Amino acid sequence: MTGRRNEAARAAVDLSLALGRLRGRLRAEGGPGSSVWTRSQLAALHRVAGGPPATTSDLAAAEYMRPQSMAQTLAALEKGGLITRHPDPDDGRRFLVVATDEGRDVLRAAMEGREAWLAYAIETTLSPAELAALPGLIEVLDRLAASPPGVPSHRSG
Amino acid sequence: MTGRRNEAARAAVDLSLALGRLRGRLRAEGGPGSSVWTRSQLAALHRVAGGPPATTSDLAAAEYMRPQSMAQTLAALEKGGLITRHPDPDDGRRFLVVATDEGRDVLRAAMEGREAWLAYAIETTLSPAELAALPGLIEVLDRLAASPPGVPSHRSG
DNA sequence: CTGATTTCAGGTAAACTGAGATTG
DNA sequence: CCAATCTCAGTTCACCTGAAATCA
Repeated sequence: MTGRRNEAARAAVDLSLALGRLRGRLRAEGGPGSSVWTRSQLAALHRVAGGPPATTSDLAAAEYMRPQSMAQTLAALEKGGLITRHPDPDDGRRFLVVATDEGRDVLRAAMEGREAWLAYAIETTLSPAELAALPGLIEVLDRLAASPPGVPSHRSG
Repeated sequence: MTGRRNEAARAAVDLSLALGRLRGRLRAEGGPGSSVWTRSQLAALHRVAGGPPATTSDLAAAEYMRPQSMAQTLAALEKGGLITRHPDPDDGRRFLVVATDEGRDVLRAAMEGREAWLAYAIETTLSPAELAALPGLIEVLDRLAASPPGVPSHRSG
Protein backbone atom coordinates (compact mmCIF):
# COMPACT_ATOMS: atom_id res chain seq x y z
CA MET A 1 0.00 0.00 0.00
CA THR A 2 0.84 3.68 0.29
CA GLY A 3 1.30 3.74 -3.47
CA ARG A 4 1.30 6.94 -5.43
CA ARG A 5 -2.43 6.53 -6.06
CA ASN A 6 -3.36 6.32 -2.40
CA GLU A 7 -0.95 9.02 -1.42
CA ALA A 8 -2.55 11.35 -3.97
CA ALA A 9 -6.07 10.48 -2.82
CA ARG A 10 -5.22 11.22 0.79
CA ALA A 11 -3.46 14.45 -0.07
CA ALA A 12 -6.44 15.52 -2.19
CA VAL A 13 -8.82 15.23 0.75
CA ASP A 14 -6.44 16.98 3.13
CA LEU A 15 -5.68 19.74 0.64
CA SER A 16 -9.36 20.33 0.00
CA LEU A 17 -10.04 20.63 3.72
CA ALA A 18 -7.09 22.96 4.25
CA LEU A 19 -8.23 25.12 1.35
CA GLY A 20 -11.68 25.43 2.86
CA ARG A 21 -10.35 26.37 6.27
CA LEU A 22 -7.92 28.98 5.01
CA ARG A 23 -10.66 30.42 2.84
CA GLY A 24 -12.92 30.56 5.89
CA ARG A 25 -10.30 32.32 7.93
CA LEU A 26 -9.72 34.84 5.13
CA ARG A 27 -13.45 35.50 5.03
CA ALA A 28 -13.67 35.87 8.81
CA GLU A 29 -10.70 38.19 8.92
CA GLY A 30 -11.21 41.27 6.79
CA GLY A 31 -14.72 41.77 8.13
CA PRO A 32 -17.93 42.28 6.19
CA GLY A 33 -17.21 45.43 4.19
CA SER A 34 -13.43 45.51 4.41
CA SER A 35 -13.43 46.89 0.91
CA VAL A 36 -15.98 47.96 -1.69
CA TRP A 37 -14.55 45.31 -4.00
CA THR A 38 -14.99 41.58 -3.63
CA ARG A 39 -12.29 38.99 -4.07
CA SER A 40 -13.61 37.76 -7.42
CA GLN A 41 -13.84 41.30 -8.73
CA LEU A 42 -10.22 41.94 -7.78
CA ALA A 43 -9.13 38.64 -9.31
CA ALA A 44 -10.78 39.59 -12.60
CA LEU A 45 -9.35 43.10 -12.44
CA HIS A 46 -5.91 41.68 -11.72
CA ARG A 47 -6.11 39.56 -14.82
CA VAL A 48 -7.39 42.41 -16.99
CA ALA A 49 -4.71 44.79 -15.71
CA GLY A 50 -1.92 42.28 -16.18
CA GLY A 51 -2.69 41.05 -19.67
CA PRO A 52 -3.83 42.07 -23.14
CA PRO A 53 -7.43 43.19 -23.79
CA ALA A 54 -9.66 40.15 -23.29
CA THR A 55 -13.27 39.15 -23.80
CA THR A 56 -15.68 38.15 -21.06
CA SER A 57 -15.42 34.55 -22.18
CA ASP A 58 -11.61 34.59 -22.07
CA LEU A 59 -11.66 35.89 -18.52
CA ALA A 60 -14.36 33.43 -17.49
CA ALA A 61 -12.28 30.52 -18.76
CA ALA A 62 -9.18 31.83 -17.01
CA GLU A 63 -10.98 31.94 -13.68
CA TYR A 64 -12.90 28.69 -14.23
CA MET A 65 -16.38 30.15 -14.26
CA ARG A 66 -19.25 30.67 -16.71
CA PRO A 67 -19.26 33.69 -19.02
CA GLN A 68 -22.54 34.87 -17.46
CA SER A 69 -20.95 34.91 -14.03
CA MET A 70 -17.90 36.78 -15.23
CA ALA A 71 -20.19 39.24 -17.01
CA GLN A 72 -21.79 40.13 -13.68
CA THR A 73 -18.38 40.62 -12.09
CA LEU A 74 -17.22 42.82 -14.94
CA ALA A 75 -20.44 44.84 -14.86
CA ALA A 76 -19.65 45.87 -11.30
CA LEU A 77 -16.10 46.83 -12.24
CA GLU A 78 -17.33 48.85 -15.22
CA LYS A 79 -19.92 50.64 -13.12
CA GLY A 80 -17.12 51.64 -10.74
CA GLY A 81 -14.96 52.92 -13.57
CA LEU A 82 -12.19 50.36 -13.04
CA ILE A 83 -12.50 48.86 -16.51
CA THR A 84 -13.92 49.91 -19.86
CA ARG A 85 -15.42 47.75 -22.59
CA HIS A 86 -14.98 48.46 -26.29
CA PRO A 87 -16.57 46.63 -29.22
CA ASP A 88 -13.99 44.59 -31.11
CA PRO A 89 -13.61 46.21 -34.58
CA ASP A 90 -12.79 42.80 -36.10
CA ASP A 91 -15.65 40.84 -34.57
CA GLY A 92 -19.00 42.47 -33.87
CA ARG A 93 -19.96 39.85 -31.30
CA ARG A 94 -17.12 40.67 -28.98
CA PHE A 95 -16.37 43.33 -26.40
CA LEU A 96 -12.78 43.81 -25.33
CA VAL A 97 -12.14 44.67 -21.70
CA VAL A 98 -9.27 46.89 -20.55
CA ALA A 99 -8.38 48.34 -17.13
CA THR A 100 -8.52 52.10 -16.56
CA ASP A 101 -5.73 53.98 -14.80
CA GLU A 102 -8.02 54.27 -11.80
CA GLY A 103 -8.56 50.52 -12.03
CA ARG A 104 -4.85 49.87 -11.72
CA ASP A 105 -4.57 52.18 -8.71
CA VAL A 106 -7.56 50.66 -6.97
CA LEU A 107 -6.27 47.16 -7.71
CA ARG A 108 -3.01 47.67 -5.91
CA ALA A 109 -4.51 49.38 -2.88
CA ALA A 110 -7.52 47.09 -2.53
CA MET A 111 -5.47 43.93 -2.98
CA GLU A 112 -3.03 44.90 -0.30
CA GLY A 113 -5.80 45.98 2.03
CA ARG A 114 -7.81 42.84 1.57
CA GLU A 115 -4.83 40.55 2.00
CA ALA A 116 -3.27 42.48 4.89
CA TRP A 117 -4.21 39.82 7.39
CA LEU A 118 -2.75 37.05 5.26
CA ALA A 119 0.45 39.01 4.68
CA TYR A 120 0.80 39.50 8.42
CA ALA A 121 0.11 35.82 9.08
CA ILE A 122 2.72 34.80 6.55
CA GLU A 123 5.24 37.21 8.00
CA THR A 124 4.73 36.14 11.60
CA THR A 125 4.00 32.41 11.47
CA LEU A 126 6.25 31.06 8.72
CA SER A 127 9.94 30.31 9.13
CA PRO A 128 12.39 32.03 6.74
CA ALA A 129 12.73 28.76 4.84
CA GLU A 130 8.96 28.40 4.53
CA LEU A 131 8.60 31.97 3.35
CA ALA A 132 11.25 31.34 0.73
CA ALA A 133 9.45 28.18 -0.37
CA LEU A 134 6.06 29.89 -0.60
CA PRO A 135 6.30 30.98 -4.26
CA GLY A 136 6.99 27.37 -5.19
CA LEU A 137 4.00 26.27 -3.17
CA ILE A 138 1.81 28.79 -4.97
CA GLU A 139 3.12 27.57 -8.30
CA VAL A 140 2.09 24.04 -7.39
CA LEU A 141 -1.44 25.18 -6.52
CA ASP A 142 -1.70 27.04 -9.82
CA ARG A 143 -0.40 24.06 -11.75
CA LEU A 144 -3.02 21.85 -10.11
CA ALA A 145 -5.74 24.36 -11.00
CA ALA A 146 -4.55 24.30 -14.61
CA SER A 147 -4.23 20.52 -14.73
CA PRO A 148 -5.67 19.01 -17.94
CA PRO A 149 -9.25 17.67 -17.81
CA GLY A 150 -8.52 13.96 -17.43
CA VAL A 151 -11.09 11.23 -16.84
CA PRO A 152 -10.85 9.84 -13.32
CA SER A 153 -14.37 8.32 -13.28
CA HIS A 154 -14.50 4.99 -11.41
CA ARG A 155 -10.89 3.97 -11.99
CA SER A 156 -10.50 0.72 -10.10
CA GLY A 157 -6.76 0.13 -10.37
CA MET B 1 13.90 46.37 -0.78
CA THR B 2 12.51 42.87 -1.08
CA GLY B 3 12.45 42.68 2.72
CA ARG B 4 10.52 40.05 4.55
CA ARG B 5 7.57 42.42 4.79
CA ASN B 6 7.29 43.01 1.06
CA GLU B 7 7.94 39.40 0.26
CA ALA B 8 5.07 38.39 2.54
CA ALA B 9 2.73 41.00 1.04
CA ARG B 10 3.42 39.81 -2.49
CA ALA B 11 3.04 36.16 -1.53
CA ALA B 12 -0.25 36.94 0.22
CA VAL B 13 -1.77 38.38 -2.95
CA ASP B 14 -0.47 35.55 -5.12
CA LEU B 15 -1.61 32.91 -2.66
CA SER B 16 -5.06 34.42 -2.44
CA LEU B 17 -5.38 34.43 -6.23
CA ALA B 18 -4.12 30.86 -6.52
CA LEU B 19 -6.56 29.75 -3.83
CA GLY B 20 -9.45 31.30 -5.72
CA ARG B 21 -8.47 29.70 -9.00
CA LEU B 22 -8.00 26.21 -7.56
CA ARG B 23 -11.30 26.58 -5.77
CA GLY B 24 -12.93 27.57 -9.04
CA ARG B 25 -11.47 24.60 -10.84
CA LEU B 26 -12.66 22.28 -8.07
CA ARG B 27 -16.15 23.74 -8.42
CA ALA B 28 -16.12 23.42 -12.21
CA GLU B 29 -14.87 19.86 -12.06
CA GLY B 30 -17.19 17.62 -10.06
CA GLY B 31 -20.27 19.04 -11.77
CA PRO B 32 -23.43 20.42 -10.16
CA GLY B 33 -24.73 17.46 -8.18
CA SER B 34 -21.61 15.31 -8.02
CA SER B 35 -22.73 14.25 -4.57
CA VAL B 36 -25.71 14.82 -2.29
CA TRP B 37 -23.31 16.34 0.23
CA THR B 38 -21.65 19.69 -0.08
CA ARG B 39 -18.04 20.44 0.70
CA SER B 40 -18.82 22.33 3.93
CA GLN B 41 -21.05 19.51 5.12
CA LEU B 42 -18.29 17.00 4.55
CA ALA B 43 -15.75 19.24 6.27
CA ALA B 44 -17.98 19.45 9.34
CA LEU B 45 -18.67 15.72 9.25
CA HIS B 46 -14.95 15.02 8.94
CA ARG B 47 -14.29 17.03 12.06
CA VAL B 48 -17.11 15.40 13.99
CA ALA B 49 -16.04 11.92 12.96
CA GLY B 50 -12.41 12.52 13.79
CA GLY B 51 -12.74 14.11 17.22
CA PRO B 52 -14.60 14.01 20.51
CA PRO B 53 -18.29 15.05 20.75
CA ALA B 54 -18.45 18.77 20.07
CA THR B 55 -20.97 21.60 20.23
CA THR B 56 -22.16 23.63 17.27
CA SER B 57 -20.09 26.55 18.49
CA ASP B 58 -16.94 24.44 18.79
CA LEU B 59 -17.33 23.24 15.22
CA ALA B 60 -18.12 26.72 13.97
CA ALA B 61 -14.95 28.09 15.53
CA ALA B 62 -12.90 25.24 14.07
CA GLU B 63 -14.13 26.01 10.56
CA TYR B 64 -14.02 29.78 11.02
CA MET B 65 -17.71 30.46 10.65
CA ARG B 66 -20.64 31.69 12.74
CA PRO B 67 -22.52 29.24 14.95
CA GLN B 68 -25.72 29.97 13.02
CA SER B 69 -24.06 28.95 9.77
CA MET B 70 -22.66 25.76 11.26
CA ALA B 71 -26.09 25.00 12.70
CA GLN B 72 -27.56 24.98 9.18
CA THR B 73 -24.81 22.67 8.00
CA LEU B 74 -25.33 20.30 10.91
CA ALA B 75 -29.10 20.34 10.43
CA ALA B 76 -28.64 18.90 6.95
CA LEU B 77 -26.29 16.21 8.25
CA GLU B 78 -28.70 15.30 11.02
CA LYS B 79 -31.62 15.12 8.61
CA GLY B 80 -29.58 12.67 6.52
CA GLY B 81 -28.77 10.53 9.53
CA LEU B 82 -25.02 11.17 9.36
CA ILE B 83 -24.82 12.73 12.81
CA THR B 84 -26.92 12.75 15.97
CA ARG B 85 -27.27 15.48 18.54
CA HIS B 86 -27.70 14.82 22.28
CA PRO B 87 -28.36 17.34 25.04
CA ASP B 88 -25.30 17.76 27.25
CA PRO B 89 -26.25 16.36 30.69
CA ASP B 90 -23.93 18.88 32.39
CA ASP B 91 -25.08 22.00 30.55
CA GLY B 92 -28.66 22.35 29.40
CA ARG B 93 -27.75 24.97 26.82
CA ARG B 94 -25.57 22.64 24.83
CA PHE B 95 -26.09 19.88 22.33
CA LEU B 96 -23.24 17.47 21.66
CA VAL B 97 -22.78 16.26 18.11
CA VAL B 98 -21.49 12.79 17.22
CA ALA B 99 -21.16 10.97 13.89
CA THR B 100 -23.25 7.87 13.22
CA ASP B 101 -21.78 4.71 11.70
CA GLU B 102 -23.51 5.59 8.47
CA GLY B 103 -21.96 9.03 8.74
CA ARG B 104 -18.48 7.56 8.85
CA ASP B 105 -19.19 5.36 5.83
CA VAL B 106 -20.68 8.19 3.81
CA LEU B 107 -17.79 10.48 4.78
CA ARG B 108 -15.15 8.22 3.31
CA ALA B 109 -17.02 7.48 0.10
CA ALA B 110 -18.26 11.01 -0.54
CA MET B 111 -14.90 12.59 0.23
CA GLU B 112 -13.09 10.36 -2.20
CA GLY B 113 -15.75 10.85 -4.85
CA ARG B 114 -15.78 14.61 -4.52
CA GLU B 115 -12.00 14.91 -4.58
CA ALA B 116 -11.46 12.36 -7.35
CA TRP B 117 -10.52 15.03 -9.86
CA LEU B 118 -8.04 16.64 -7.48
CA ALA B 119 -6.51 13.28 -6.62
CA TYR B 120 -6.07 12.56 -10.31
CA ALA B 121 -4.58 16.00 -10.92
CA ILE B 122 -2.12 15.51 -8.08
CA GLU B 123 -1.17 12.09 -9.33
CA THR B 124 -0.63 13.14 -12.91
CA THR B 125 0.77 16.67 -12.76
CA LEU B 126 3.08 16.66 -9.74
CA SER B 127 6.59 15.27 -9.71
CA PRO B 128 7.43 12.58 -7.12
CA ALA B 129 9.30 15.18 -5.10
CA GLU B 130 6.32 17.57 -5.19
CA LEU B 131 3.95 14.79 -4.16
CA ALA B 132 6.24 13.95 -1.27
CA ALA B 133 6.32 17.63 -0.26
CA LEU B 134 2.55 18.04 -0.46
CA PRO B 135 1.76 17.11 3.16
CA GLY B 136 4.20 19.80 4.28
CA LEU B 137 2.53 22.28 1.99
CA ILE B 138 -0.87 21.42 3.43
CA GLU B 139 0.52 21.83 6.94
CA VAL B 140 1.69 25.33 6.04
CA LEU B 141 -1.77 26.27 4.74
CA ASP B 142 -3.37 24.95 7.94
CA ARG B 143 -0.88 26.80 10.09
CA LEU B 144 -1.67 30.02 8.24
CA ALA B 145 -5.40 29.43 8.74
CA ALA B 146 -4.77 28.96 12.47
CA SER B 147 -2.47 31.97 12.74
CA PRO B 148 -3.21 34.12 15.81
CA PRO B 149 -5.45 37.19 15.35
CA GLY B 150 -2.78 39.90 15.14
CA VAL B 151 -3.37 43.57 14.42
CA PRO B 152 -2.02 44.51 10.99
CA SER B 153 -4.16 47.66 10.59
CA HIS B 154 -2.28 50.49 8.83
CA ARG B 155 1.23 49.43 9.78
CA SER B 156 3.49 51.86 7.99
CA GLY B 157 6.90 50.27 8.55
C1' DC C 1 -27.75 27.09 -40.84
C1' DT C 2 -24.37 26.44 -37.27
C1' DG C 3 -21.63 28.22 -33.72
C1' DA C 4 -19.73 31.84 -30.62
C1' DT C 5 -20.63 35.85 -27.73
C1' DT C 6 -23.33 38.61 -25.12
C1' DT C 7 -27.60 39.72 -22.52
C1' DC C 8 -31.84 38.77 -19.77
C1' DA C 9 -34.15 36.32 -16.17
C1' DG C 10 -34.32 33.38 -12.47
C1' DG C 11 -32.30 29.90 -9.11
C1' DT C 12 -29.06 27.82 -5.55
C1' DA C 13 -25.38 27.25 -1.96
C1' DA C 14 -23.22 28.88 1.78
C1' DA C 15 -22.11 32.10 4.19
C1' DC C 16 -23.83 36.47 6.86
C1' DT C 17 -26.70 39.62 10.49
C1' DG C 18 -30.24 40.57 13.94
C1' DA C 19 -33.52 39.19 17.42
C1' DG C 20 -35.44 36.13 20.86
C1' DA C 21 -35.70 32.00 24.09
C1' DT C 22 -33.44 29.09 27.39
C1' DT C 23 -30.05 27.98 30.66
C1' DG C 24 -25.64 28.67 33.81
C1' DC D 1 -28.66 40.39 35.86
C1' DC D 2 -25.15 38.99 32.49
C1' DA D 3 -23.12 35.68 29.38
C1' DA D 4 -23.33 31.59 26.49
C1' DT D 5 -25.89 28.59 23.50
C1' DC D 6 -29.24 27.46 20.40
C1' DT D 7 -33.28 28.73 17.16
C1' DC D 8 -35.88 31.60 13.90
C1' DA D 9 -36.06 34.80 10.16
C1' DG D 10 -34.28 37.40 6.62
C1' DT D 11 -30.22 38.97 3.66
C1' DT D 12 -26.07 38.83 0.72
C1' DC D 13 -22.47 37.01 -2.39
C1' DA D 14 -20.91 34.48 -5.94
C1' DC D 15 -21.77 31.34 -8.40
C1' DC D 16 -25.16 28.48 -11.43
C1' DT D 17 -28.86 27.26 -15.43
C1' DG D 18 -31.88 28.21 -19.41
C1' DA D 19 -33.30 31.00 -23.21
C1' DA D 20 -33.06 34.74 -26.59
C1' DA D 21 -30.64 38.21 -29.61
C1' DT D 22 -26.70 39.35 -32.49
C1' DC D 23 -23.17 38.47 -35.60
C1' DA D 24 -19.17 35.39 -38.20
